[in-house]
Amino acid sequence: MQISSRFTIALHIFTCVEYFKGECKVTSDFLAKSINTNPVIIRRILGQLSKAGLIKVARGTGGIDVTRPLGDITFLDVYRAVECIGGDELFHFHENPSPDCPVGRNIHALLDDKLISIQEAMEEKMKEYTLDDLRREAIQELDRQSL
Amino acid sequence: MQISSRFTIALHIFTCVEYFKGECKVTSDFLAKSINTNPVIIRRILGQLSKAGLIKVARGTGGIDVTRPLGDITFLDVYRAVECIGGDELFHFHENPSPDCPVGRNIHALLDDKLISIQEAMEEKMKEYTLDDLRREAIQELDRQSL
DNA sequence: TTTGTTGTAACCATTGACATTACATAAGTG
DNA sequence: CACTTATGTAATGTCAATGGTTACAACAAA
Repeated sequence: MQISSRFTIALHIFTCVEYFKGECKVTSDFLAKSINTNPVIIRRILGQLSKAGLIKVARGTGGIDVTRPLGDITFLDVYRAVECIGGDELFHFHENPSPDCPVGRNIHALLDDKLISIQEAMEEKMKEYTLDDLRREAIQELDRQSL
Repeated sequence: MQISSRFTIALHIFTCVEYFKGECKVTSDFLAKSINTNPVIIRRILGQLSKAGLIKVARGTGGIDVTRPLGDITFLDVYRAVECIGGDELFHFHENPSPDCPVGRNIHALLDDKLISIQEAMEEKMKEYTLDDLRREAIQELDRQSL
């Protein structure tokens, strides 16, 4: 399976919030148009980001505030906020291998450390990118285009 | 989403094939009991592994042969064989961000290189483990237990 | 020819993703 | 206080993938 589009949508949201800061109010409707989906989809993801403590959403009036310095929020923080699955396990292990078979009895112990290290390799790389990288590159590229 | 259990099942299959080699015939029924699932599930995965050229399955008579030296088959080979979806892309990007929005127009270009490097980090780690590691550790651990 | 096994088709149930409508709730503003 | 604008969330629907199950034709060896 693939990692759901909630992750790229969340990154898209943060990019919009920063890029349009001061220029226009970034609402779930505005974001839905940019991302090309339904406002409710956006609100649900905003809810996940709020619950994770990454943003504060103004009810009634609208508008999104990021709670931490952008350089302190990594892609992994965003991933964990929106992709909260099966207890953080990337790999779905087949449940209940047979305890009557020597291999079945030991397959978990044999594989677990390897699967964890693979997941960690992915997560470590996710930690290398922050929302500030994204903001900086977005502004740089869009400035270049508007020349 | 999680990576499907086909991956851990496939690794379980290879471990059984090696561990029971010479001792008993490893059929889809035998494997289904060890893995605790249905023989058809096993046959479907065997089909994917065959199509990827990793094994040969004897029709009629039963039995599985690995086509390459175990040290030459990495976890990534197995992963690619059974988890071949969405054009090898780990991340599902939201389709059709708005071309009318400066962010929507550029979000793909901004994120793609980062997403690819994250996926590569995972795949590089997967390459570090081979089926021979698995075989060796399985035999070592089971020998220890039978003392 | 009989037996054991694989390859597949045809279903079914469950789950998660994403979409959509509807509406109560919460700010601000005139 | 009403009005306007947004958010939060429930309810519902569609679709695809996973995993399970039964059934049976094709195949190989004794």
